[in-house]
Amino acid sequence: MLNRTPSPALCRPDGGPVRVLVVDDEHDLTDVLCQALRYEGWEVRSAADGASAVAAARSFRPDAVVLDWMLPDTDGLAVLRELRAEAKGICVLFLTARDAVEDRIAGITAGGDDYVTKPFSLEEVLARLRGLLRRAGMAREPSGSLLVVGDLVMDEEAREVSRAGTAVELSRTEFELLRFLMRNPRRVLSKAVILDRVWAYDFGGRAHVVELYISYLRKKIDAGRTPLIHTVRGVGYVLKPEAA
Amino acid sequence: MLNRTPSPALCRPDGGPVRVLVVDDEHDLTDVLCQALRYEGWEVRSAADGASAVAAARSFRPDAVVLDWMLPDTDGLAVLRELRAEAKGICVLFLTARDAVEDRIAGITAGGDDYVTKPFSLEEVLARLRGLLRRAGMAREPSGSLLVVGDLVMDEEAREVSRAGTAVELSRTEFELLRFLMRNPRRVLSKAVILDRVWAYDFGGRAHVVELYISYLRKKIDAGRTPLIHTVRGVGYVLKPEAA
DNA sequence: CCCCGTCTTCAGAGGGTTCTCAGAAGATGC
DNA sequence: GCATCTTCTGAGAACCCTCTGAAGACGGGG
Repeated sequence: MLNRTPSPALCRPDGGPVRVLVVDDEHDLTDVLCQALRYEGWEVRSAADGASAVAAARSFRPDAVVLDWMLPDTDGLAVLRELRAEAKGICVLFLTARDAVEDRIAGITAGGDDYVTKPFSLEEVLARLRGLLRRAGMAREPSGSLLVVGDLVMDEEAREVSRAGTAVELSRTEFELLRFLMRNPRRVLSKAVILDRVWAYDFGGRAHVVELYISYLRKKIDAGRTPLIHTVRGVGYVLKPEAA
Repeated sequence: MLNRTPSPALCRPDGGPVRVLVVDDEHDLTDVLCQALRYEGWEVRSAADGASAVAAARSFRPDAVVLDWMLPDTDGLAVLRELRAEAKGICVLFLTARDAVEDRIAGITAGGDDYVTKPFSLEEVLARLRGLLRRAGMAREPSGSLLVVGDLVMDEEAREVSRAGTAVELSRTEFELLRFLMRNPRRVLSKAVILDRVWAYDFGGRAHVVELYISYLRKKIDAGRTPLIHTVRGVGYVLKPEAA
């Protein structure tokens, strides 16, 4: 899987690791999420229903909560209220079905929280969570949303990418893929891992899409210049400066 | 979800953050308001009735109070009197039902206070509050109500907008939407966020209105010229100079 | 040097998102 | 009370993105 040095950009004011509570009744989902968050260098706990979520929040005191909107015992709004009553500044990222968004979720983003619709990709959840935490003042440096690899620069918030100063237009999926590559520079990423992280968890397609999107990215980023994206035959892809 | 660096323009004379007290008995409303104000970089407390509002004001010493006109124990006027008795210079923003007591409120606002009718949008509350604080001398720079993005200029207080020197007429909603965009330049804003911030909290409509109003704005602002409003497919909209 | 599996790229179908128009309902002002 | 402006809904068209399939290029092992 993916090993990463503990997240350098985000931490609590006391210097300790960010604490995240994951609340969902689908265990497969919480397992995957928790693992990904742990690799991000954060401290993670999980709960399967509203009651234990509130209890866990009380003892664990998380900085952020990833909260399924539909829980076996209550709905997300009730849990949100309870959480807010205890810890005013807590960040909440909702997980919700696509069609539930329009009616009931409306309003929650107004408070500073955010949501992701199922089925989501892991990178999307991580990105939103990082955004929430940064805005809540957990960023070590305020401009932490700038990713740089060689002369390739990505501004995550503005969704702008430029190579050697010239802007590059990317589609949504191209952007997500490049973001994942740029967050793991000099590391060989297998197509399976890329698929797991960048594409939604219910995506049935095969690794061929990854090859396709790599080729799109090369056309837009490496065209003519010295390549940053390298193929490691039989293994995967790496993003790094220098051909070596 | 609100993205903003802690408010740079407004602060107390001592340099500390502005302090705001929110008084309303609807917890959902105070939660959202408090969170939004906190992201604005201000320090926030809340109270649910008149008595605790006065008590909170005594210990918290806020610069401004957001005050519901209808409270379970008393009405806003009584609270206002008590607040004024303690702190002469305090700013008060009233929240009131549309049909209720417009005339009586009008008399009160003569004293320098202001009011917003329910249901309001978050941006409206924030704008009024900023206006009050600026007039009370909390602005770091006096001309803090001028927003500029490229050759697009908005005078918030005069409600005037001009592109490249020529004035542009905007309806109320168009103005609110543009103000929100101009307060978050170079940042991609999702339709959900825009809906939550610019439209009233009880608005049941869907994101389609946002697309519609963006198209109105484009017709009035971008027509013919190099566009400032950009679509980020599958994500949202950005306001920024340059096509990049 | 050839073969075979892997990778790259092209072309196109299909689906989803966004834009715009036209009109109804509501608010506002005279 | 009427005219006008504003706001919102619905529908269609246009557009872009994503993914599939197929064919060719490449590279490494024998």
